[in-house]
Amino acid sequence: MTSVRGTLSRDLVLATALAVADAEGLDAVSMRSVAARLGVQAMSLYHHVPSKAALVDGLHERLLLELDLDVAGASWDEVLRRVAAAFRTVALTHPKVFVLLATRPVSTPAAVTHLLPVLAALEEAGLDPDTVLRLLNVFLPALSGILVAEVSPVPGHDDVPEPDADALGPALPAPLAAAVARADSGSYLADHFDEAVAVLLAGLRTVVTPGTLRPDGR
Amino acid sequence: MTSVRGTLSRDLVLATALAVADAEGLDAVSMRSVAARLGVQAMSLYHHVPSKAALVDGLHERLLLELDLDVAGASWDEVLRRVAAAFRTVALTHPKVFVLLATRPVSTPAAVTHLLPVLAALEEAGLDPDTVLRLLNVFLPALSGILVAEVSPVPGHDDVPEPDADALGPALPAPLAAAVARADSGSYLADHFDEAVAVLLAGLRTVVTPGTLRPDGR
DNA sequence: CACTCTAACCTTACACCGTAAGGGGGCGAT
DNA sequence: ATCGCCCCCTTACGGTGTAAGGTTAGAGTG
Repeated sequence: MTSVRGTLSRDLVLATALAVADAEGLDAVSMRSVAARLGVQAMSLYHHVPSKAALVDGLHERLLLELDLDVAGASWDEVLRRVAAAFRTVALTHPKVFVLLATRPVSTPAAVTHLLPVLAALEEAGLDPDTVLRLLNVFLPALSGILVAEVSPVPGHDDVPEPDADALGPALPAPLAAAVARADSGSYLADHFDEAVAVLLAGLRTVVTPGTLRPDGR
Repeated sequence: MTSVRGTLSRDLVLATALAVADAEGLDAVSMRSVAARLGVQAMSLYHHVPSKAALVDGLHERLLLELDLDVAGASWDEVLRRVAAAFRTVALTHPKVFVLLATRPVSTPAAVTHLLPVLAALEEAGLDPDTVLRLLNVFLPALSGILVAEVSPVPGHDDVPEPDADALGPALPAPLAAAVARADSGSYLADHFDEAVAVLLAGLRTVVTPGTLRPDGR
């Protein structure tokens, strides 16, 4: 049997792990499952990745790298709209992995590096550095939370269709119950993503006032 | 040795699991660790909880139950402010477990049950059912995302203090770097929670217009 | 009281997990 | 040619969730 010696690499290992996660969920990512998909033994991965935790860190990094941030030259709210679109694309491409982006801080120096174009664009749009961070520290976590709610599959237990409907407390008023049913069915959250982003931007406009613009007026 | 036969219960099992999770993190919650803390064998837990997944579901449920939602009679934005405060209290009480609230959907019928007082209060404040849900489907995920960013500990790898600073791309402009350092240090996010909630409410005000009030005007 | 039935608890076992330790083989440098 | 290094493999250990079945305490019934 011809060996694959030399064809392995950190990049290939991470790509394979991402494929496993996309196909079978984050929990299915194990050293053995990733190695098997590469036709290799589990321990071989340790020559390219120091630990399982580092492998998951690598998945996180790959998601950040996949963000298609084309934001140069736009106004600050247009920048944020494009960031939202980029995050959403990643979330829809990797629904079972996106939770990594939402669970880990984005303000970490390493993560900030991947968002440099965004920081630069916001500064270029005239915001002073403190405002840039205040904006992002509200916008990115909120956006992540909204996307997690949209793409996170109801985990595991696909059964348990109805918990006895009205056996667990006062029933909902009829109109509310109807609205809940509507909201639960299908693509309610998906349809309202643009509205959610608009809400966030409207709120942030109260933070971006003339007083927060950079003193040099560039 | 006197047996504890009969003293076990689903509630006690869940409370113990929550204690383990608070003390040592969600990953430390295993059938064996929870059982050990109860002076019992792992398999005994299966008489009160059908599986590990159900045990984690139970933790999620307990967090929802711990929400102290005193919202009756308030205006819609005051209701949301109190909801935010209640979520934050839970997040600060269980920082290592809160991610469960953010990762699992709140629009599930079972979860909605725990939020009934909120739904009722928002209706009482004059919002029609559809607006109530549009509001909550933006507000709760965004709030959860913000709180996760605040309380989620940088996971595991406490080492790796600096990733070589400037070896990984163009350096930040000096003022931005300074602002990042400020944002990273300590309680930046904590100090800005109230502002973040205010931003969300300001944004939502664009959704709550006279046209969204209930037709009967009650 | 004696009996039985049942639920709660324990023991054992299996397949999987992350990874520590060390063996062997192919390849570039000397 | 041979040395040394890097890559991949094998084996093994203690952990995980849980299926299967044995044991015992305590309540219900005569």
